[in-house]
Amino acid sequence: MTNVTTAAADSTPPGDGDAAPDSSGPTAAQPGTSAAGRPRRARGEQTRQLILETALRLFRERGYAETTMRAVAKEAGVAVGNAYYYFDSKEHLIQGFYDRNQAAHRIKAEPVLATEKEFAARLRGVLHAGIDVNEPYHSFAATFFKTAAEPSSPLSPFSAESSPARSAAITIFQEVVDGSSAKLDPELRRELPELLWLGWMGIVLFWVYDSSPGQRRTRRLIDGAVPLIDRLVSLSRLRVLRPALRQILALIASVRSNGE
Amino acid sequence: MTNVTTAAADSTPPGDGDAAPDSSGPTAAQPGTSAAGRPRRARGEQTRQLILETALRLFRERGYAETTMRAVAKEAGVAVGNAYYYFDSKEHLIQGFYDRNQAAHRIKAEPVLATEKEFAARLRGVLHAGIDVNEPYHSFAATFFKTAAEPSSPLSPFSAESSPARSAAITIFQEVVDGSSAKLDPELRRELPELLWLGWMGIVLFWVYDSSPGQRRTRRLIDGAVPLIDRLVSLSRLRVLRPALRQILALIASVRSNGE
DNA sequence: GACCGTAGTTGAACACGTTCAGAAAGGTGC
DNA sequence: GCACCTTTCTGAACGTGTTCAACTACGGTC
Repeated sequence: MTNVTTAAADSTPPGDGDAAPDSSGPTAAQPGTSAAGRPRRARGEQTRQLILETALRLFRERGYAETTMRAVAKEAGVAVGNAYYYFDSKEHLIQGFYDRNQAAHRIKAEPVLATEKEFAARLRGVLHAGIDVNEPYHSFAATFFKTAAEPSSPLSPFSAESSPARSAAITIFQEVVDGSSAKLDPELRRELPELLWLGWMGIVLFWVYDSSPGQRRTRRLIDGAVPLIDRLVSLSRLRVLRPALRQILALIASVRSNGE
Repeated sequence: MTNVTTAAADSTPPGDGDAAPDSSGPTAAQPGTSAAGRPRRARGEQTRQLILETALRLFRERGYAETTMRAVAKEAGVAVGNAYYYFDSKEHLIQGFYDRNQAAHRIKAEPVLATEKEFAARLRGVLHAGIDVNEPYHSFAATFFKTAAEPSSPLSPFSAESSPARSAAITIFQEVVDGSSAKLDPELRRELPELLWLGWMGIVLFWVYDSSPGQRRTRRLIDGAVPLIDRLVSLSRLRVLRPALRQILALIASVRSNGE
């Protein structure tokens, strides 16, 4: 059958993501996935990659909505049902895109984090790197975003399923803060990575909606917002602003607690 | 073209809701009640309202995804195609929900705006009113949000089609600012309504994702954020913050210009 | 080799959103 | 009454995402 000569793994990033999708659905567990280890057979893994590659290629070529599952299956040389054996839904194919770009962002941000010392420069570099990585997918990312926006969707950046990818992303901003020479309020320092990630989500949101040529407005937003954040972060140690800062941190803590 | 707005008396006079007493049969259209000749389009408008009412009811009862167009049509006693005669798509039915809640928000906010004078109290009242109005639809609003999140969708709060609804919403915050006793930087005063609306969008986003019982976290977010905003707005006249404020306003202006 | 269990695979079938060619319904001018 | 038009309405039909019972391939056991 589908002789897949290509070496397995292809360009598969090390992370591989996909932490046990296991849809907690009504019926029994998914075949092939075992809790801890990954006893997936080589053959299956190969097919899985083939389907994912094909799907992402078609998404890029035709767009998400215009790519049918039948087309993906046909192009990959398998039956429709086979795609559903490996991916719970069409949306789940997007998770591959998600993970891949996450890894690419990290890689692209690495040089900046290694060389720059100033907070503003580090942040700016990381943000632009993120846009760089996503740029080729702008038109398709809009649809992707639509899908991810549903809170109940496992693709939501806030969902439990995305938790690994989310912490990975936050880690980048952790490094932005940790490696920087900026002096700031210790409590703020603790919260800052997550806040920056939240800001990043906002920028992505803006970017998705940005229809200016080359998404220049998003670039301008970054260039304008970074010195601003830098300034505000510096001001955080100012006496007049102390109470306000405390207030913000208290609000975050309060809102975060799911309970009473 | 599609222009679905029909500002006509959307407020749903209680009696009207209808039920069309004789409508046991599917067709049964009541002819023009000889005496009081209705205006020409009356019949169509009636059907339109009937379909919208039915759809929103079913959305509330079963959820958006679980409500099929066939079910809406059957429940309303019309053919599927008829629903598509009045609404371009299933998503467009949501626009009715959108407009209605917009109006309800305004009405609910009215008393607060009429009595309160302090900025913080006005803002807090308006925000809570907005949540109050949307509360019954929380579970369904999640799906609604997913749909609206697609930038190309006419339902997006940033789309051209939503422009009227958007300005209506911004107007509310305009009143929050205008009627308040707060003293603030004149330039900021000019921009504040739109910024507050943007903040409101953020709160709605948070609310959509808020799975705490009764969405208490969103309430807490409002209660915590309002005094914070109030304080920051007051501080806007402080000398140290002047440059930062100017920077923010310049950034907004820069990002806003779509062009070069 | 024969048997069996499971990973892998198939494609018809289902329910859905949407479309479309046309049938009613109702008005207007003669 | 009749012809003609627009508005309103119909339901079969299309393409889609998704499901499912059944089939195949293959590794292990006796």
